[in-house]
Amino acid sequence: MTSRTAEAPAGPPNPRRAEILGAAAELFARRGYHGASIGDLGRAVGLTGPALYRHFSGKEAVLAEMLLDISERLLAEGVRRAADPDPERALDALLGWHIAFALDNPALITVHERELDNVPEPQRHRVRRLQRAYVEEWVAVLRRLSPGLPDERTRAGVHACFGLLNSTPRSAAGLDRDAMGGLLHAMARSALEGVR
Amino acid sequence: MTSRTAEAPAGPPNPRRAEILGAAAELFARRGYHGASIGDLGRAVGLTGPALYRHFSGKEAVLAEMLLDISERLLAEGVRRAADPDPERALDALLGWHIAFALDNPALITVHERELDNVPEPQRHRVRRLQRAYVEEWVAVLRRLSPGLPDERTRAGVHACFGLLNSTPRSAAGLDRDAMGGLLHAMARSALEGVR
DNA sequence: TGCCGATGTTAACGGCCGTTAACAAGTCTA
DNA sequence: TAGACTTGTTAACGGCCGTTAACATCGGCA
Repeated sequence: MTSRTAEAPAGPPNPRRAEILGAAAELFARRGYHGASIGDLGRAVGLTGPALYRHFSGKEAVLAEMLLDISERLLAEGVRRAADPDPERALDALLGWHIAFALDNPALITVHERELDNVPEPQRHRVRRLQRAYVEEWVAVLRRLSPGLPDERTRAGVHACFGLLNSTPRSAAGLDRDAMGGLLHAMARSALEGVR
Repeated sequence: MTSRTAEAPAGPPNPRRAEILGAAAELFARRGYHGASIGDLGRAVGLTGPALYRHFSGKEAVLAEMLLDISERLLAEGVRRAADPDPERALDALLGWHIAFALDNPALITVHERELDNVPEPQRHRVRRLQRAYVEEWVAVLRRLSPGLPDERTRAGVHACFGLLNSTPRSAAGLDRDAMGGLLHAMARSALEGVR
């Protein structure tokens, strides 16, 4: 039994897989899932289209693995940072994490935000659960920070805050990374204070 | 000379065209430009695919007209509201306008945000100019409100603010329209204060 | 009444898409 | 050295896409 069309990455991390996933993220972000063909993905890493099937079971599998990976990474570190006993520091740590991720992986953030509907069904549910859990980490911290607020309002506020933070890839402003990070941090902090 | 495949809406407003544009906005927003076929668009208004060519010169023309219309509406009313001599009131008016538009036309806002790259070239440039002009209305108001701030930072802040406001369609939260509008207004105001 | 423009339909086109088949070359090992 | 596994290629498939052609129907008007 070999890893011909492995669905889950079990063995040693295959560098070719990672290379394909990186190129696919860029293409999916720029042109949308349906706007990027298998041939495009292959060409982006110096291969022909059909060669992709040596590493993934199909186009949907590429997207599914990409979104699962993002959601897991966001959640894992999110849980870690939200654990700070001081809710103020926890919130700043969450903001720092999400902002760093968005600035370092603009394509991933874009795909994560837009393409969930194209993930086939067994995995879509898992991604949705991970995304929801990530949101709940933020909600829990905000609840500690200002209890008594209706959860629905807090949740809506967190979603709006993500909209602000994830806008980074669209506004390739003339600001350098640190300035942009600082701006986003300040704006998001203020916006969340505006919720209560 | 009839209006067989009119590019620009000149004569009386054709209700069929408007109907198609509305259905197309919904489909483009939900599945992306490349994810919705001409057959889908036709079916959504009770027609077959080829019937669309009686009203538009092609699929790209549908998208182009949609984005031009949105950009023009946003800018026209934006100019009007930004003209308030009191910059505080001008900002609140801009916020109110953009929030109302986003809450009333979530599909349009989504398409406007995502699908510019699929607009063919003569019109893409016009849309970009209109979008830029709209942003500059906001920047001008903010400049009056806190002069001395570098324009680059202000512009980045406006883009981030749009990210917050335009996140509405993605967060179908359990809040009713007025509560959601109030929340977005409060968060955006605070976020923009965080810029300075 | 007879025509004509407007607005539909179905049938057919060329092309690109995702995917599979068949084959080739390199590498590792018994 | 012979075989097997891995990873690539090119060729071919069925299908859907955007678009055009050819034809039907209907309402308004000379």
